[in-house]
Amino acid sequence: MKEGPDIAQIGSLIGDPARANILTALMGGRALTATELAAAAGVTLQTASAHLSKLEAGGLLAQRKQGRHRYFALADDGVGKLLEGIMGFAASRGHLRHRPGPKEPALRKARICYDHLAGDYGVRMLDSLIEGGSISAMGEGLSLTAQGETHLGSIGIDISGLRSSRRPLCRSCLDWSERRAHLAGSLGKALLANFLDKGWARRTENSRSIFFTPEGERRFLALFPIEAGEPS
Amino acid sequence: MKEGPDIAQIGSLIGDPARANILTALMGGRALTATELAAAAGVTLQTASAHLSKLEAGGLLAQRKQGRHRYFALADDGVGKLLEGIMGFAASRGHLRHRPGPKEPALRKARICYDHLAGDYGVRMLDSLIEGGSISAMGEGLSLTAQGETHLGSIGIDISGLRSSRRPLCRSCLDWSERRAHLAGSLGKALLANFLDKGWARRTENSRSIFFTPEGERRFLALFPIEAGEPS
DNA sequence: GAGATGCTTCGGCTACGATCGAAGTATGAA
DNA sequence: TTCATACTTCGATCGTAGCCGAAGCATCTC
Repeated sequence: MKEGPDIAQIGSLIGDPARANILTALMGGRALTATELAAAAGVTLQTASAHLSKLEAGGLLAQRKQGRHRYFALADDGVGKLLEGIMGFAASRGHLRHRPGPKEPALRKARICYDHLAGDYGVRMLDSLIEGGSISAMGEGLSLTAQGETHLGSIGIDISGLRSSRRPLCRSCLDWSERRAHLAGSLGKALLANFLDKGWARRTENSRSIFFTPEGERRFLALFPIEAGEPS
Repeated sequence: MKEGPDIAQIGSLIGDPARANILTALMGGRALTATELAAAAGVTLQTASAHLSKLEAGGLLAQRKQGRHRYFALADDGVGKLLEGIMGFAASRGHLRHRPGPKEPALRKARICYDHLAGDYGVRMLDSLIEGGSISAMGEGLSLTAQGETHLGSIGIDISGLRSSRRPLCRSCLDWSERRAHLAGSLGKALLANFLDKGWARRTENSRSIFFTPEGERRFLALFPIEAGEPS
C-alpha cells in the first residue's frame, strides 16, 4: 500500500503559512537570522524557532552559527528548485496571496528568484539570449552556444569556472508573474551577480525585488535587446 | 510583505497524509472512483469525499461523472509534474515511507509515473535512447533527433501526431528510486502505451508497478540495449 | 563581574481540521 | 415503485499542531 517517497511530510512542512513565509523570504537568496525570519513570518521569535527546527530537520534549511547570530538559508539548490516549481504551479492555479492585478509592480519587473534574476527583466534577458543565438532552447532544456560563451565572456562571465560546478549551467525556471521561462542555473546566478557587482542594480532590504539604477537599466536593456514587436 | 503565489495552500493540500495517499494513487495514471480512493487513503468514504472536494477546489484534481460513479484523476500534466518534483525531492532527503532498503523490488524495477515508464527500466530506456543517438541531451533538456524519429517510427510511434499536442515531446523526470532521469513528456507516454498495446507488459491492479511478461521483457531489453559496463 | 542581545526550551492555551456516524441526495436496477 | 449502490452533507468529537508568555542558555560588550 504505502510505497515510495513521503510527499506528505514535505507538503506539511511547506503547508504551514508561517513556514511558507519563511521559505519565501529565503528565496531572496540571502541568509537571514531567526529574528528577521520571525518578522517575515509574522510570528514571535519562539514560534519561528520551532518552525526553523522543523524545517531544518526536514532538510529544507541549513543553519550557520556566527557569533550569537544564527543564519538560516535554503539547504541547497534543490530546495530552491522545488519551491520555484511549487510557486509556478500555485500561480498557474491562481493561488495568489493577493489580487492578481498589477500589484507590487517592482516585484513583477525584476526580482530575485533564489539566486537569479526573475520577473519581466529575467524573461527578457533569456528571450534576448535565445534570439541572439547565445543560448539554444531544445524542448525544455537550455544550453549555451559557443557564440554565447564568447559573448558572455566579453562582459565578464567566466564560463569555464561555472562549468566546473556540479550544478547545471543553464536551467529554465518558470516565472510565476510572467508565466514564461527565465534563466536559472549557475549561469543565471553569475549574470545577476555580475549586474550587482557592476552597480547596475541592487537588492532591496525587505523584499525580493531588484532595483535597477537608471544607468544600469539603460545598459541592461542595451545588452539584452529584443525584437521590436513584443510577443503577446 | 505578502508577495507572490501562495505555496502554503498547495503545500497543505499535499501535506495531509490521506490526501497524499490519494494523489500518489492517482499518479498511477488511471481515473479512480471515490470509493477506491478512500480505500487507498485508508479512510472512510465521507472523509475521502471531503478531501476530494478540497483537492478539486485547489485545482489538483478533475472529476468526471459517469452514471453513479464519480471518477477522479489528476487535473492535468502540470499536477503530475509537480508531484514528480516533490517525490524526487523527498527521496533525495530520505523521506521514505518505509525503510529505503531493497523493498518493493517490482516497483523499483518498473512502475508507472503518472503516464510514463519509471524505475530501473525507465532509466535504462532513456540511457539507451541517448546512447543510440535517438535522443540528445543538452543540460537538463532532451530532444528527439531525426534518427530517433525514424527509429521510434519503425516500432510504431507516430511522432508527428505527438508533436501536434501542446505538451512537450520529451521531458526528463527525476526517478526517485534510481535518482537518475527517465523519459517523460508525450513521447514517454506514447512509448509506455506502445508496450502495453503490444502486450509486452501490463499494469497491476492496486499498485503503480508494471509487470513485464518474459517475452515482453526479452524484447524490451533487446530494443533498448545499454553498453556492457553498467554505470556505477 | 554585570548587563544586553539572540535564540531555545518549557508549559499551557486555543483553534483548526481530520475523522466518522448518521442522515440526505442522486443514479441505476428489479 | 422499491431497493441497492455511490456519493455528499451535517454534526459532533477529538487530537494535534501552532501559538505565545516566561524562563533558561549562550554569546558578546563593557
